[in-house]
Amino acid sequence: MKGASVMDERKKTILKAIVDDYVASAEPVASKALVKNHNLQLSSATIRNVMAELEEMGYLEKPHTSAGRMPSDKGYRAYVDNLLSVPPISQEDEKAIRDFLSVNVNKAQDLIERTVECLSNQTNFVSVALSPEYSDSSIEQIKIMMIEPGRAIVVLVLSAGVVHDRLIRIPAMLDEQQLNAIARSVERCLAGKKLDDITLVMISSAAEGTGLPDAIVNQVLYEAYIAIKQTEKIEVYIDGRHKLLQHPEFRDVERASRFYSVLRQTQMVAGYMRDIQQEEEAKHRAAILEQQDDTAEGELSVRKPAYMVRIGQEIDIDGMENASFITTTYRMGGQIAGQIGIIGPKRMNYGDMIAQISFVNKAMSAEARRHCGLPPEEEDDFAVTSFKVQD
Amino acid sequence: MKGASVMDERKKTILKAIVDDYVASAEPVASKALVKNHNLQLSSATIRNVMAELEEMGYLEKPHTSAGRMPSDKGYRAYVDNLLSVPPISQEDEKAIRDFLSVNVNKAQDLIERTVECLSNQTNFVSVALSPEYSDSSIEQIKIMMIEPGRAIVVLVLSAGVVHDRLIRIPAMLDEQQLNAIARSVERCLAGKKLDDITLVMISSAAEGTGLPDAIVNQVLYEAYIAIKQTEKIEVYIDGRHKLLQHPEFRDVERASRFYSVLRQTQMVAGYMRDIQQEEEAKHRAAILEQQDDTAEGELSVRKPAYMVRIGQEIDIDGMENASFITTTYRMGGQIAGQIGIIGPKRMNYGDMIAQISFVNKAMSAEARRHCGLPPEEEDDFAVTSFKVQD
DNA sequence: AATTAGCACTCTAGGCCAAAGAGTGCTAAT
DNA sequence: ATTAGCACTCTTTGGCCTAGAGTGCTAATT
Repeated sequence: MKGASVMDERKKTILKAIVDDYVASAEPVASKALVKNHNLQLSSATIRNVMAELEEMGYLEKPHTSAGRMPSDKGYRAYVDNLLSVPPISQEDEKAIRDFLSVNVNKAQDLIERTVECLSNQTNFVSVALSPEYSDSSIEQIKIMMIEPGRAIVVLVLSAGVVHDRLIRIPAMLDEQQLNAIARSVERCLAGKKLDDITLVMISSAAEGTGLPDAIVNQVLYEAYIAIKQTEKIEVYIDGRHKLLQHPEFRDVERASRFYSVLRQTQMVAGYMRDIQQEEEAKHRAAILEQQDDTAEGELSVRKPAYMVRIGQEIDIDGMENASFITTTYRMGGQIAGQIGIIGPKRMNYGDMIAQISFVNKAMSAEARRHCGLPPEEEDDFAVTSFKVQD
Repeated sequence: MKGASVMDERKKTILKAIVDDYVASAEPVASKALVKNHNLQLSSATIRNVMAELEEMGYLEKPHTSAGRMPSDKGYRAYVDNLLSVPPISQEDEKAIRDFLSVNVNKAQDLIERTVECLSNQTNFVSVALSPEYSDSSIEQIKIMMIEPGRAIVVLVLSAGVVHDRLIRIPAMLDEQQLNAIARSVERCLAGKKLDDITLVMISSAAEGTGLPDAIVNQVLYEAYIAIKQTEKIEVYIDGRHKLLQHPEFRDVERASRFYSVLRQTQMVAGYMRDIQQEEEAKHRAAILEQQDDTAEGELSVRKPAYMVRIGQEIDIDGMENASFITTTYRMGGQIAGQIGIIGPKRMNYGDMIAQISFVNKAMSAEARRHCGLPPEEEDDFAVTSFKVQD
């Protein structure tokens, strides 16, 4: 009871050892096992005392009285925040990822798809990616092309060479020249505009000067508008669901089945990933403010974190209480940014997984730049700094 | 031993009853249970005798000496070929399917995607679709459009309004007008040609008369060629994997896991589906020939089967020995045709499943026609004739 | 005051056994 | 040809027991 609530150095060492062992073995960790596997210079009895204190503080739990300990959500959180060391990724993994991603892809979407697959291969967990947030990018070109009477295709070129297209219906009586006239007018009206800023009203102004009946032009404009708004829709890529079954936490079919049901709600998962990002950015801004208060020198020692972690109960999606999320933000040249992440059981090797996801992110970004013909990025932008142990 | 090898009417009735019961319960069927659930006017002892004969003939098997019987692959085959009755689909299902498919889709691919989802919802099994075989359709239009220096988009319009596009790289020094010249030449050269007939040599002839250096034009032509060949690649859509876990045969995680591994080899699954189709068509041709020999009148009483079934060991994909395939061919206006199908455990309600898949097929075709603005198809093309019982 | 040895206590996992029950196969009777 | 009856087989379930892994506590040690 006495000093039970202080987290000293020894407790940290032991907590870390327990998490590491538990992650490796999937079995509750016993005091003796700790003595054997880590040279802690302590007897199992002492360890037991420490473990009891850690349990009281909420970092550990026991499945039943006479079993070893396993980390609680709080335990994992402490581990990730303070005890974790992110190892360098192995040469082989580095090569595997680079090779996997450097097949020639046709468009941005293909690269994302491939990245998701890569990430789940590397981690053996479910991997998710969100298509970039395009609202901030601007239209470089917008073309409307006749396919046959009544149908046309809208091709949208965004900054960084991202291309989207969509079939639309147009009034059947429009001929190719008339459509081209409208198309030119639309392009004149929208080129350079940010996607997010484009409104139906704005696009309607393109109707002027085409010399065609308003009703007809407006139908085309409306369809074009839909096509534009469509590209803003965030798409969710997901892969590696089958890998979950390899892990002992999904030995129970019921459980796996329920988890898959949750994963099918891709929009919800996507929404949650974006929430995480928002939260994390808010936290970051707060940290900067505090820093400025503390030291007036204004040196930015508060780094934007390279990755985000959510553990168990922290995830407020029903049915994900036993999972963990690791996500990170990727960039594809300039401001265009989306997210990739993995979802697995709480018991995962956070250090390795963070290393993997970080490197995949880096490799993907490099690949995207290569694909656009841009020069490789300067180093360090994606370097992962390992956290120092602190209390 | 005596008359053990003749399949009489009574044996058929009992075999059918056993399959029906086993499909419903997933438990080996006992003689007493048969007496209770079907009024066969026979005692359980007699049934036991018949069951023993059916087992000897290979239609049934027992998990162990003192257990009820379950159908063997051969038993299922006999059931599907001779004993099956395909029930009409329920009003609710009909409405559910129609509603699910009649959301407005943008392009052919979207409809296929939606169909796969629909089919797996309806059946609770894995559902697969192959994109149509386009080799036989011809190019109505081919456009090449500049996106930015060095990049362009190829838009291919096939018969029945199917549109495909693909980004390509072009020599950076080509300006828009030059590209347009090449594009027009390509269109002139390829319009109306069947996809399958188009060769690299043929497309090369489009280089003449553009007045541009051969090396440059050829690069564009080659990319266009790739774009064309790309559309011929059969794409595989798959959905409902998570549904498998609901079925008792996948209670064992190991087994489910292995099955998922097989399903990931989509190209193999697709290849197999096409093989089935080939086989079935060959069989059909043979049947017609035989018919012509028999009756010189030439009435075509040999119907092209509306669906194809492969059971257990019949499937020669490693790891699919315990599954069954039901597939069928869909048409999207004219010759364009692909396949949809379901994959589930051998123990499935073949009658219902065939009814579902047939109706989904019909609804999808109707939707495709509606989408293209074509009139609804005449009835009966997709009507499913139930097989008569025969030996 | 912190650590540790020692021991009693708890809980699980696995093995074993017995009993119940579900089914069949066979024989003899109808 | 059918069926009643019965012996026999095999699985399933529950109970019981033991071995073993682990803890928590107390008393001894440093």
